[in-house]
Amino acid sequence: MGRAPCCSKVGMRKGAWTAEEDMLLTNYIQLNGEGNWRSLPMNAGLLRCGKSCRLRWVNYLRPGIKRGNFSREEDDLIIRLHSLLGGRWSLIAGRLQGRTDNEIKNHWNTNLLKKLKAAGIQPKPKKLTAKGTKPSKKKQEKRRRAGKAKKPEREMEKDELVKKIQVHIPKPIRLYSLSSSQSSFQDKAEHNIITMLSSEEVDNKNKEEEKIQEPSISSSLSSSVQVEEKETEIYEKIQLFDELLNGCDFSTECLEPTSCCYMLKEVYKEYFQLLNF
DNA sequence: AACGTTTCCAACCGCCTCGCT
DNA sequence: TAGCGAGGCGGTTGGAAACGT
Repeated sequence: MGRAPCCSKVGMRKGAWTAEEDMLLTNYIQLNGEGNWRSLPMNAGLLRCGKSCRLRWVNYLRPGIKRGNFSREEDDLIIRLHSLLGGRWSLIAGRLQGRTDNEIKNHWNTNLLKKLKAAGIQPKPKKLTAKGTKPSKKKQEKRRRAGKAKKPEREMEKDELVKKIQVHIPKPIRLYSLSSSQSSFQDKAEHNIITMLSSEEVDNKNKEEEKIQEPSISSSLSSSVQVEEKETEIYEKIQLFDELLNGCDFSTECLEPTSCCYMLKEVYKEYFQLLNF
């Protein structure tokens, strides 16, 4: 028994949105703002699931969405961020103004993956989490019947990828209390980052640290094991980060807010602020 | 022109997390 | 503290368009 669906699917429209539906949704959100997605369809006069409305708004109708081809700089940034964050599309999207996670994800799967493979670079395999959905047998059967000649080959390729190392990056929102025994690691990591920050930034960082309370000591054994695993992961990330920034001296060019190095540095700063908890 | 195959992307699905009670 | 609902996320699918034969 799974959980109840987000809404009653009975009588709900599915598939492509019509211009009229788009207009209804846009008008409603402009008047009432985002949120209350569950009740929104009824209030807006739409025969759609609330989730579907949210998705349509976020990925397509929301103002400021940039459409069309990705620039070289955007591609480059996506590749770098993906190697750093993995398939955290929403986080990656947060660094690309006007691009949605769905768009970036599609772009990655259809274009960038091919480019990387053509260049002989084996990108990180997709992680297979408990969350990841497996196609139902019914759907798999349908696919097979569709007669996609190359499909089995592709699926085998995908399986191969999945079998390889799976790197699980901790979600930034998941906070772990670091025990005193972890301080050496933290110091090492901090050193790594601090060497990349300007003196002014280090000052700011120290001020922020003063505000942060002493971390509580983790009592359960399982959580300390978890933390250890996270340490390893994070340490690997730091090494990767160093590699990514290899040759970057953070001189004037790299401190431009639009530069990839700068953005990556910002991502890492955020990451360490979270770790400091 | 007709048909089969591949590509692309909007939309869907199922699970997870968070906040509230 | 457990249970529940809403919102959010990431993987997958469906089908239209593009391409090849």
